[in-house]
Amino acid sequence: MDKFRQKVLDALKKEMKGVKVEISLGVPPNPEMGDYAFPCFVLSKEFKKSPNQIAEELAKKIKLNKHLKKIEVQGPYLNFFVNKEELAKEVLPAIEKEKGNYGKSRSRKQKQVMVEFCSPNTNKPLHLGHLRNIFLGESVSRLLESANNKVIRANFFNDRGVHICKSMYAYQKWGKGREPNKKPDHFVGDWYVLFAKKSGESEKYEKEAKDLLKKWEEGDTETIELWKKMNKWAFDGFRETYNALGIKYDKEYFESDIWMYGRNIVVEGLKKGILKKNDEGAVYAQLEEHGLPNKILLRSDGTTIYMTTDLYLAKLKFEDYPNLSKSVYVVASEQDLHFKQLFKIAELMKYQFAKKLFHLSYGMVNLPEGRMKSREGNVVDADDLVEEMAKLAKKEIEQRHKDIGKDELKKRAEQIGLGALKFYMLKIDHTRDMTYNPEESIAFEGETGPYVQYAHARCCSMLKKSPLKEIRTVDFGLLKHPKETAIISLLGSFPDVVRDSADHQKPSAVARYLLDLAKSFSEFYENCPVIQEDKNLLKARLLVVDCVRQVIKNGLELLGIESPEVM
RNA sequence: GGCCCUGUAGCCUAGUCUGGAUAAGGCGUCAGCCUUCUAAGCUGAAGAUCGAGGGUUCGAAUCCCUUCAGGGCCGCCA
Repeated sequence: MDKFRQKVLDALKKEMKGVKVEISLGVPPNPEMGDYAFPCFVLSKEFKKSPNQIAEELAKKIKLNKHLKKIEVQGPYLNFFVNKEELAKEVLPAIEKEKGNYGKSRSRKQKQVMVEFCSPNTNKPLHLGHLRNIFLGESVSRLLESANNKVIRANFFNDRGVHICKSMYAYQKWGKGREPNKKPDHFVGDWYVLFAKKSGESEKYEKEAKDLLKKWEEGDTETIELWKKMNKWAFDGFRETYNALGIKYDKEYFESDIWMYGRNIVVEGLKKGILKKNDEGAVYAQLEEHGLPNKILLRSDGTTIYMTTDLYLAKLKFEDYPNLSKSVYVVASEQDLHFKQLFKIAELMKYQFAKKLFHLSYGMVNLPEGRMKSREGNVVDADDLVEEMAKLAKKEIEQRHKDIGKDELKKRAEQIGLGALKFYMLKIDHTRDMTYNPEESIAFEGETGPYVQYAHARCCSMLKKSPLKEIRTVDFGLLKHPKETAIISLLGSFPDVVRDSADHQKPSAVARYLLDLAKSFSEFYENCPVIQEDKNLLKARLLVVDCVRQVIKNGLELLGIESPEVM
């Protein structure tokens, strides 16, 4: 909690011992009314007086100090004004000192956390839904790092199963021998879509794809070779996309490596008496008494299902990383029940790690015309979208800068285009479903990534143009314009925002904060000339500008977004 | 049928966990601001019975109940 809020609380507490004031201390609706507000209603019963009267009396009793400048009574509210000069003296040098670390907390011991995200099927390219997943997973990883966690970014490739065999089957039957003539994961996806189209024509296709899976499981050489070849295409394509998005994984898991070990869990569960066999011989977990539907873990033909593999993987992660304090799964909300069941079974199995499992559920991404269906091909492709964004950004840049070099143009276009896309998806609370709006997603104005990046670029530009390069001594008392004090308060609250955002694994809180800060800065920019004659004011304002620059950069970094210095 | 999630201006969202003053932004619309630090910006106007009904409370967008609407899930699929 920030120091000034604490000072106000201390002053309040002194006057009334034993009354809980922490939760009631809020912020007035309008900065002119003060920095903190205490509503006196709660004290009414205790003191048997009207709230207004209590406010009046408290205002007289509470002593002002260095941090607390003024107290005003407005009806039942007690409004506190902090000393803005002290605030600036506190906040701005701290940012200058901590630089890229401002906002991070290092108070407690470092812990190890795994974040699994993206986890694609290898039969089709990544789409919009994956983008939301990836942006969320990466940003949450960074937030956890800011809270002094060592994060292991993990990816789990669903690289075996009937769905994979469908692309294989279609390629084998209708595309034999062809080599990719486009990004290889897209090439693989085309065969999957073709299979979906053709499967309506004849029932035997579905059956033959299943036969292919059987051959794969039996280790048929030709099938395995085909699988290897097509999977490599898919992986090559994915890596290209991850590179473009700036994502790196520390650990990769492959379903094809572990699917056969799920059986061990079933054996163990039966032995422990936790899993049961039904009349047909299938093994299931009895979850009904825990308010969940029962879950089959082994089919009556003896084969495992997805849940079995997932259970094994959950365990494997803690074998690979025995010190994990938390294992996070970034997976869409349509699998909420799956994870409730998974975690419950792990608990019933008495796995020590069961309580360390956490499903970071996020809302579905729908298209204006409805749900995305990759089988039908109505998906927004991730690569296409990223490329489109860069193209649009390029156009904008070219309008502003005629003489820009080709490489610089490309780099900046990617920073801005990708920044816009990431911000568009991260500013919305991740738990909510969202409808992808093509027009809003490509906007560079309003509540967008480029809006925030632009504020940063303007800061950089001013710092470059400034006649003074060094800011040593600053008269903080000069920073008294309402636009200045508003920014300084915001800058001071950044560490609280980051901590809160990390605690709740909620990048949207950082995104919202950045919009507030960028807006506050833009207003300051219009009202307070920075580069000017008065050297003292110049220095003071330059310091504010540099702090805004630093905090925007730190904030965007947490979202995985770059901060170009020129736009 | 059961369980879960979501309803806030024409549209998109914040605020809901932890109740507090006149419900906050953006898009779009209308009216302004570039001979001065980057107009990807700023200023102003219009626009909301916070899905509906009840309850708790000095006080409800926020908590509780009912109800309507939309979405998701409930497979020996992943």
